[in-house]
Amino acid sequence: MKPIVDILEERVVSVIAEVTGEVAPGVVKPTQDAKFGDYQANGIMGLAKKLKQNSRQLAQQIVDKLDVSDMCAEPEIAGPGFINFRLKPEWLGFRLTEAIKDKERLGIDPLDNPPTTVIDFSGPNIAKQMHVGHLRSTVIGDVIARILEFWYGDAKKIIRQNHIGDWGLQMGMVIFSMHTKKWREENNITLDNLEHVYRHANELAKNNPGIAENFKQSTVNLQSGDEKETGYWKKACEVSLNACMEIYQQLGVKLTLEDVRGESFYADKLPSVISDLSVAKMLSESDGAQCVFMDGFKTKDGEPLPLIVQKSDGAYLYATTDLAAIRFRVNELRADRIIYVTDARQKLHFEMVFSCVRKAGWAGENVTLEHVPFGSVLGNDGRPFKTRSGENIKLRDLLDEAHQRARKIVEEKNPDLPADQKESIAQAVGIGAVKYADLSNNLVSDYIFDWDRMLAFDGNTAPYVQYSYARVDGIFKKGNIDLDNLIQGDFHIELNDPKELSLAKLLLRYGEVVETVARDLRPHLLTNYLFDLAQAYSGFFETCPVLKSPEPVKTYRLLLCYQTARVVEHGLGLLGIQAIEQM
RNA sequence: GCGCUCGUAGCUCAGUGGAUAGAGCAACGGAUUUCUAAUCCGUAGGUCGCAGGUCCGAAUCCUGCCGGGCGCGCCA
Repeated sequence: MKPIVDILEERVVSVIAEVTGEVAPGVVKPTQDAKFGDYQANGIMGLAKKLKQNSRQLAQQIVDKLDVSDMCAEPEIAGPGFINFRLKPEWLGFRLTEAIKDKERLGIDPLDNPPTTVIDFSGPNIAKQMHVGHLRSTVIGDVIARILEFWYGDAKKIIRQNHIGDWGLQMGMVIFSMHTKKWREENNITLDNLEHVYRHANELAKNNPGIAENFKQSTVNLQSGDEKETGYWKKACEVSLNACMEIYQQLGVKLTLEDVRGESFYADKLPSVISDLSVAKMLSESDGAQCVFMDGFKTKDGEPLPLIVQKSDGAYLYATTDLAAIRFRVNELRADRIIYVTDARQKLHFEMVFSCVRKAGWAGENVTLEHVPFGSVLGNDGRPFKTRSGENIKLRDLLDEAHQRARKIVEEKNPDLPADQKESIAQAVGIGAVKYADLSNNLVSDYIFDWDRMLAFDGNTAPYVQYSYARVDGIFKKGNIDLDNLIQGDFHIELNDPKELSLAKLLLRYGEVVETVARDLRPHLLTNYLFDLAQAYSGFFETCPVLKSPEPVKTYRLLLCYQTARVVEHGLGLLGIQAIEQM
């Protein structure tokens, strides 16, 4: 089914062409205020200006030729030349029926010829616990992957890439310590212990050049394939990645070991990055380092800013790895589109890397390169979110706390539920709250992490949206409703009550929203929509009895409930948040 | 210094050229023998940081300024 805005837009555009001979957009949008109807076309004013015509008169000519009588009441001309559309209740009922019958896609068409898309997100480091700094990339990247998967209608077109930090000096530090027999005897190889040696090594290296030399040697040994070093390295990776997978599972993030392709994977592809840049005559030496200079990048002194691809000591940098990764993704993974979900602070870095691969011709015009930057997570004081002692907050602890806080609330609200159900509710609500809070903000802005607000049951929160689903389900349970039977065969829906109408209109906008979110990669539009929908449902729930209503109203309302539940469940699903039947 | 980014109600935020700028929280006032009140309805609350400009129309685009955050050669 084509979204309603698109249908109206097309018709307006075609009448504009018929009346004026111009190809001009209708600029059809949902109205901001119900008194202007449901949708409005704003394009006439601009066009009238361009044609030096009176905009109201032009609007009148358009309306005279415009046939939308199947879906709308007679369009109205308002103000300087707005055209307002009011959808007919019968047509809404018809559309809703269509959407209900489409069990897989809820009446939303998949994109034609979707591009093969690589999404690079999460990117934790080996030998370090995942902490709050990884939260947003992981959560947002997962949501983008889920949304594009649905929009594309073809999961094979989405390639998740977890570009983990598993190479370089940091690894040498850890491995060197593992190398000593003493350490192995005294420590199990756990992530906690790995992290401990990593930190310890970092401190040692700072004021002990001898030790630092050992770390470097360990790194060199690893990179040249030394068997023993490689064995320790593999062990460290295994332990770390298992811990990551636990976090992903707890978070409900669809990342697996198969999505991991870390820095080490590109290690043997780095020399050719340098040599190919050299052949392309893009390489220059500056202070002993191999650099690429591109137009438009300047240092603080106004000098050209280099993209350094090889340090003066011969070592490669993350820019080199990113360049190699793009080549691999374009050539081997056959990516048409590559999306990076990282901190906004890396914006300049990606601009330079993208500019470099364009210049080198490694990614042609048919490949889209996108950086989706996001802001930081702040504490209540507006400073970066840390523990009291200034440490990064471990994701494991954060998620446990979410679970515990939610558990406590469930205990208060619904003490009679069985313990295991309380647990699963606490899990869904706690994790959902954390993710929803993250996603409901505009990506680029920093956001304040506030337990009480995200776990509140009123306001734009996961629990509020989840509750609307639980309420629908309560009706089905109470009424012993057989849903398969309800939506079987031919049925139609009549809408009369204003609350039914506003709920139905919102339900039918789901496709528009999904498309916008997928196109612009802005998840908060989806949370806003789900909140609006949950509110509309609450309003309906208060004033429109379902089970107590006589037929056929009862069936119409049950169908509205059914579709509400589906859209909420589906929408939350795109956000990686669980809908729950009871709270 | 240059660049990026943000500045909207007391607080947290929507609103990426359209009509009288919207929610939620907090505040105040109402609704409950319920289909889950984990809710709903109402009231109040604004020089959209400031000043110019473009436009039929600007919170939105442009310029300048003020304020916050971030970035700016061998970390990632």
